[in-house]
Amino acid sequence: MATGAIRRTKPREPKSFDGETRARDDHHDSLRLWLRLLSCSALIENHIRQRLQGEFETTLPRFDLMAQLERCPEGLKMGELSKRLMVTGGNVTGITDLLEEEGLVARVIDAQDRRAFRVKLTPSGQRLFKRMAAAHERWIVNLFDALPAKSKQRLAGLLQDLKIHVRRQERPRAGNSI
Amino acid sequence: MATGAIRRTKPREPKSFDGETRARDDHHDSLRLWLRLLSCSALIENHIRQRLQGEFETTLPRFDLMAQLERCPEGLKMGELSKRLMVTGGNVTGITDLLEEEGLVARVIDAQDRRAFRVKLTPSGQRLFKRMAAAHERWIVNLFDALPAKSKQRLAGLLQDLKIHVRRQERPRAGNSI
DNA sequence: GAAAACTATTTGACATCTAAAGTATCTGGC
DNA sequence: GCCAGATACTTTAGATGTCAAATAGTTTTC
Repeated sequence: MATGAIRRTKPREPKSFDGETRARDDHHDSLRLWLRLLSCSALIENHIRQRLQGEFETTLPRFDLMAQLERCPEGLKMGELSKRLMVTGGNVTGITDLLEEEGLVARVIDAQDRRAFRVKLTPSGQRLFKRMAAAHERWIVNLFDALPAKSKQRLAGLLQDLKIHVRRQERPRAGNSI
Repeated sequence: MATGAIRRTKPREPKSFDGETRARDDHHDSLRLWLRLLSCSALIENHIRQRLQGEFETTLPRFDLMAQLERCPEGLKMGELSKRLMVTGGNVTGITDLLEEEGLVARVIDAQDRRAFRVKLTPSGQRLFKRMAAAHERWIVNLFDALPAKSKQRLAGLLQDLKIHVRRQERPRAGNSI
């Protein structure tokens, strides 16, 4: 969850401002940015996780899955959940099984495609999620409260840029090293 | 890993710019920011994870633990690793066990405190980590390449602010709801 | 219309993770 | 010295995650 740093580039002998130095600084920037991004999200994620456990005796993956369903009243197929949650299909199967046992979601047969089904929130799941979502929103708002609104907007914008660039970078091929 | 969105505030009837609207927008901002932060880090984390698996047959937690050790040649105690990696002690025990079996790290008895020991990279662990770290840095730099240097710096700064604010917000008490 | 290729989901083996309980060692106060 | 509590780590049970193989239903192709 932390992806520790590597910074071996000791900047002794500052050198004049040439391409070499520039590239190296840029590397350093990228690594530092990544580590900071990761530690921020881990910090907040852990916080939310503990709250969910402490106040609702539930977990973040369960909450996330239900959150996806809540905004799709017509239900979602397992594969769609997998893509949206950015986890593997097998994982979705497991979480859905548990939520189903708890009566919070239901697998509904899809008449069009008998391989698939739609997962939906049950009424009881909807009620519970409504409560959890309200609490979740309070926690987030409190955590982010101290950060000026302007910073939040800038940050959200920059993260959006980053996401787009990363996705673009990933597309070209799956196995291209270097 | 995704913490799905909740945005129930349909902005029908824009209302004049009063406190109500303002507060609600702010909530929306915080949530959106959080979801974006999380999806960014999940995106990149998954990428790195697959690379580590594909090219070194290892995992992110193993890499992270070794990264922490690499910059502490005198070794780290289990508890220190736990804090730095932001995971529980039991987790560190498991990963260390595996790395030890693979001969990449070693538990060294601490003469001062017989409850504890220092975990260190073995020479073989150092060699392997050096190779992995170089590749890891390339991957990160490539992923972040397209983002302008200026954006990276701004982003890193804002994330630093966020981290500080979140940590401050967390301190007050562990059990204060709302 | 049957074989081949594809797609949706589950299963199995195993690696992470957490929370809570257990074990051993250390420390401070008497 | 001795013992109560703190500290360092491990263990346990169970949830979450991956990957790869298995199952079953769909579509394509000829």
